[in-house]
Amino acid sequence: MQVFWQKGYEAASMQDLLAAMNINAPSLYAAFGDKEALFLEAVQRYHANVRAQCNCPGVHTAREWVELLLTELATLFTNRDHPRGCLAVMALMTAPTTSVKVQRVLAQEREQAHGRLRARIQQGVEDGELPPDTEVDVLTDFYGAIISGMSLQARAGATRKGLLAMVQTAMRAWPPAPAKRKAQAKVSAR
Amino acid sequence: MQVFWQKGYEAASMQDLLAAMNINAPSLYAAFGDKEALFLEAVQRYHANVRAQCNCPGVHTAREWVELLLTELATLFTNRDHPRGCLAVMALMTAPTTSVKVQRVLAQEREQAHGRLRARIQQGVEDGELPPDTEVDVLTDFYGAIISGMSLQARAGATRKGLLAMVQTAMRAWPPAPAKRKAQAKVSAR
DNA sequence: GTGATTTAATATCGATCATTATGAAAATCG
DNA sequence: CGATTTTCATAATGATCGATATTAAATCAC
Repeated sequence: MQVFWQKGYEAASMQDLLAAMNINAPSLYAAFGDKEALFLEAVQRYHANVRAQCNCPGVHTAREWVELLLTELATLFTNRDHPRGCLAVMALMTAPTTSVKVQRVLAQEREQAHGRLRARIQQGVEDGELPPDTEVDVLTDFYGAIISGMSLQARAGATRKGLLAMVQTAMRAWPPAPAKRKAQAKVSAR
Repeated sequence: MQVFWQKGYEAASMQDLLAAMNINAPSLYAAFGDKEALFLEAVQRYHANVRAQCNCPGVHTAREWVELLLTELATLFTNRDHPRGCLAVMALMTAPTTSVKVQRVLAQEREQAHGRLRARIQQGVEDGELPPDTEVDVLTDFYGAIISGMSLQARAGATRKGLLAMVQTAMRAWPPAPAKRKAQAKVSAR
């Protein structure tokens, strides 16, 4: 997983992978099938790891949830004990476009991650935390772009501190809370 | 340039490049040296093209300048007559980490593009358009991340309309204009 | 302790990689 | 018009790619 993370699909040779796993070629082929299957398992494992690490329990508002997600990813992307940035981003750029299966799995994993983000934002709209006219898809794409952008900047050498500051900037684009008409209307016009 | 744009460095074979240029191998080697040199020329040409297309003359405020830059890039990244996304981003992900020269040129081009963005924002601060306590580097990194993120989303199939909406969202993170103390102080407290 | 079965390491496969030598065609110039 | 240089296409180079046969080692049942 870390070899693909660092080098991408094509640039990661079997020699690199075998050396990292400290096994021989026949063992790898018996266990995983071929390089493509190994790559898919690595990517799916990565997604499962991130999913487990970023489920953000005990957070009540959508805004806090998104901010915590971005914060955890900023930390993950600059972690010292694995390559910088995001394997999922690396995979999208370097995966072989010839294999339909690879493309399908990558698109599916990406759509799932995207869907979780969108669902939480949508929930915020339904809870009245966000204005009813919030463009949920646009906002989802925006924070998705921030995540991709953080991955690239981390790879280019950005510091964790820098990424966390960027998260704060990104949160400034969060829609202002709606006027609480129903709850407050009868109480006062201030 | 378009072959590298689409496939990245490693996945772009000499056969692909030769077919796209419609020449034979000896001609390419005589003209460019080797694959690495060709790659560098392609990347530098791309940067020059983008630089020429996005100099944004006749724009007065930093905010308009940044918004126009993002808008033009959103349009570029979804242009039909070349691969989607940004070659510079693709290059950063797929360039061989072994060659110090490639890494140096890529870092240099990136730093220059980043520097132009930062310089315009800095100018906005000095002009009083932006608050004096504006974190210029953070804001630069933020819009740089948006650009990278747009590239990835374009590659993943985002529409031009979607990217342009994202630009508007990103502009919501622009710092609020500072109170014009000097100019307006004596006139009123309004 | 010995034979049978599984595990692992070495050697090798054809294919393709980037690169260059070889030879033919074309064009330039005296 | 003929000699020479340049231009281009084909083919071959060693290296490395992903993927397997082949052979050695080790485990285990009896």
